[in-house]
Amino acid sequence: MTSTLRRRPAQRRSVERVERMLDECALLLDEVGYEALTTKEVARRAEVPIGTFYQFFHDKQGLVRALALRNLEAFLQRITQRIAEADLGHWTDLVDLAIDEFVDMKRTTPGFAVVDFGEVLPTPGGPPLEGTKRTLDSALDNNVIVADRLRALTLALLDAPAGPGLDRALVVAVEATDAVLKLAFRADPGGDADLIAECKQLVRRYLADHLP
Amino acid sequence: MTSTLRRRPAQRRSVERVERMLDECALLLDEVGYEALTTKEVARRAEVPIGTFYQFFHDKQGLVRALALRNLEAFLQRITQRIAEADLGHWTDLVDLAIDEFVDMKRTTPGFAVVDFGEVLPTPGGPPLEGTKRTLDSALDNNVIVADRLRALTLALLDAPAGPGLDRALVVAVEATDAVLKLAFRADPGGDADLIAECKQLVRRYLADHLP
DNA sequence: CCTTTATGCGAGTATGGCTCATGTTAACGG
DNA sequence: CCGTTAACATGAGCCATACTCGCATAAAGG
Repeated sequence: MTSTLRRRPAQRRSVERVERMLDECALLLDEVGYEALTTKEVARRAEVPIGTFYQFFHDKQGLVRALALRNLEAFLQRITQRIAEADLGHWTDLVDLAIDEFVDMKRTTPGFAVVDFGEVLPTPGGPPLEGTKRTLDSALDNNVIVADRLRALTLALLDAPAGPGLDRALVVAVEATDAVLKLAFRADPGGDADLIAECKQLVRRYLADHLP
Repeated sequence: MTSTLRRRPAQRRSVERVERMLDECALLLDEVGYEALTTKEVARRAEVPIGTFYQFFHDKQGLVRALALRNLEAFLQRITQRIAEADLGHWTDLVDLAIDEFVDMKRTTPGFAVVDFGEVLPTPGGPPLEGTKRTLDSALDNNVIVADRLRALTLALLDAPAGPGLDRALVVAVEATDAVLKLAFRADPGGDADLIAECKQLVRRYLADHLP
């Protein structure tokens, strides 16, 4: 499996350049959207020659995937951080916390409203082969990674044993959350408060089948 | 508001041509995905000169939007049909029916697995203007139309008065359903059965707050 | 039959993704 | 300190694609 990056930036300057490219990519996504974003413009704004751009990123999608990955890591970082600070009594608090943090990133992190953890790109490079049945964990969908992390956090919170369907349920919950929050931000750039509340309710009801 | 079509096909031949272009678009989407789909190839396969293509469709996105609209109409058609045939006792039956029909279209209708009702396209033509708060019904998201139609059907089924939050809840439900089913088809080209079941469960639990 | 108006057409333009030949810097051995 | 070699940097240019525009053709109307 090829990494998201074509070449890993070794020297300090390279790291900064990659970072700058991701930053500009994020800003441009907010400004013009994915389709209208051009690699030339990203390179120009980041003050990186186009040739260098392609030393680090496979292609335009690779750029966005890398940004999505950075977003994912930032999100997980923030969540673990906040959980450590204010420890919660009930698993529903964790739901609220995760959603609140997600919403906050939608508002404050450039580009996050457009790509969050990726998965915007419609079938990257052809359709899935016929007869291919990927298991859930082999599907390297970033939302699955989020679900996985949340499962670990949940199990740490309540030391009850995991019901068998928990992991599947969490993947479903994360996917649904993602969709409803996207809706909330489509309806209102600041995030429709009512829809955010509904989102929490949706997840709580559903997960109540699998958690005490 | 400009229609999805640049010019409405008047004569019989034109109607057939537009239909053929949509058909080929659907097939191509299954074969190569959205990004790799080219307007030239669609025109070539549909045996329509490229100039004519652009008489009917604004651009590549317009083509896909038109297909999504056709999918939407087909779906609503099928649903109302099937409801008329086997009339159901409980609103949960309607949930099942709608999801089953959606799944069936994913399996049988070309291109449906890729675009279904649209909304794949990341920010079509720039970001939403700052401070713009569209109401839910003015957001012409196709899923909202689905939700609207389902609300009418639900209210016809049980003549109970609509709770105030019902329409919002249905939009949320449809959005979540869409996401989880996309997941189900990402995990398995034929649609992961367990995930489909979970999807129904998710919606039932959530809507139980708003329906008897 | 001629005028006017709508429709059909595809060569051509603009632009964007991406490469590759060449120049530049670093790494290392003697 | 120099020479050799390998890694990295660069941007002019290549190719493909979305989309246009002026002319050809057909239909409508008188």
